[in-house]
Amino acid sequence: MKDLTTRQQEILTFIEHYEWRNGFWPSIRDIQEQFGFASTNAVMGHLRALEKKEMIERIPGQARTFRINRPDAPEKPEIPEDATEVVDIPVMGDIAAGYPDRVEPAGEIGRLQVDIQSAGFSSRRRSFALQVRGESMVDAEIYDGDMVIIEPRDAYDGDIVAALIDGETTLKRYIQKGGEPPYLKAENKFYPELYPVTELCVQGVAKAVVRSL
Amino acid sequence: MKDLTTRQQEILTFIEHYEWRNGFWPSIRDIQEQFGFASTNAVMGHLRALEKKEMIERIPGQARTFRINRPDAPEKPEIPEDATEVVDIPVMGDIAAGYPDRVEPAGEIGRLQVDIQSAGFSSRRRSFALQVRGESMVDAEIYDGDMVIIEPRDAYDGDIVAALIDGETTLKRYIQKGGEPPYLKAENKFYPELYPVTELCVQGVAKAVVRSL
DNA sequence: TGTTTAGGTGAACAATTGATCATTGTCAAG
DNA sequence: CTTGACAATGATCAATTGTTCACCTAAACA
Repeated sequence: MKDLTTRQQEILTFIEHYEWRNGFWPSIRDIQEQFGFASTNAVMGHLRALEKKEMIERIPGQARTFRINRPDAPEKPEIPEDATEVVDIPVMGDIAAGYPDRVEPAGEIGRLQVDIQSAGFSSRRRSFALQVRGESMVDAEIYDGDMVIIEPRDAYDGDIVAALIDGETTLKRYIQKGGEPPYLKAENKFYPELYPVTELCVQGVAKAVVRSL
Repeated sequence: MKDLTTRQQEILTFIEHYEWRNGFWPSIRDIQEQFGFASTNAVMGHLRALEKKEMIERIPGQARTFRINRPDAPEKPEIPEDATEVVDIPVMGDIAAGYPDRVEPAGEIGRLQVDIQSAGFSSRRRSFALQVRGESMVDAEIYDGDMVIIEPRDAYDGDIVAALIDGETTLKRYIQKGGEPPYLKAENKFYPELYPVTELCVQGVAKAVVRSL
């Protein structure tokens, strides 16, 4: 495959992307409009060039009938070949029992799959997701109904943790200033309480928030 | 989703199959020919029925612009064995040029894989993710650095949309009160400006927010 | 200097294609 | 017996869309 000029590459990219977003191919005037050409013939020239370089194929005279020659790419249902590691995360409605129980199906209300690079997860840990109830973390911009992805590990000062308090799992800020015993704190100025850190209290550290709009 | 008649199912299957083989959608006359109809209007009737039953979507007046609503999505071979459907979403750093640019490696900064049930995504749409810059949506609890998952579709009143304003893609609230022309509004009391909705302005509707902690 | 290649304007044309009108017939449900 | 959904004909119209012709500028090249 020959080298493309900058403009040709832009056109090709737009065509691919248009199809990706809309599910069908652009018309020549769609492309013209995108690039602000005053004439459809500007597009035609580029398309002819792309055809000559065997980057695309078209059915002459027919509307929106492109084919893209991707020398490497599979036709379409591309599972990401770049093989980013994916973490499979169960969404727990309630983990009051002390730890997320994978056995009981009732506890799991869904699954999240999150790319590692995007969110910085480690696949070795058994992350899980929690649905937030209540307003105790609004000052950390975490709201009722959000899903929080928890990674079980020891907490450091400043982490947001899932903590078991009075048989209920809640989100709290973990605070530990030099030498002193750690405590937990709600991130809501109307919930000024502090909680001591007891055994098996901290379930894990919050790594991400997911909110459906 | 309602039941389809035999004929409607045949039409739908043909459309799907045609796209699968050719890479683009059939014209109405392609369908007509396939079924040996003497009139294009026979096809039109079936398409209207399929649209009313929400099995397909079309862009009125535009050629070969189908969209198929697959509640079960037979298209992709499932990756996760426990069969929750997963949407593979490219994360775009910047789509200021008007569309996400796949060529520049800087354009795509990662991938998200999100379970459909968890977030209410439809697999038929081509979602993508955007990283939020700025504070224009803080009153909607969307903050600088958050990732917003965008689903390309028409907006309704109250939706949060990704909109192209002055060559930059920004998040805005879409407002349309009965009959009046729609406008866009930043969700920040310090950004009181309103924006008119111009052509090609709205890129899609925000479906979810993801924030790494 | 002439020639090619890339990139573009502007106008006009013609094929493709979707939309619509009027009309016919079948069949099951109320 | 009428109503409504389903299926289809036949003709026509109008919008979308691809194509082409003539012509222009600039850079690269031998």
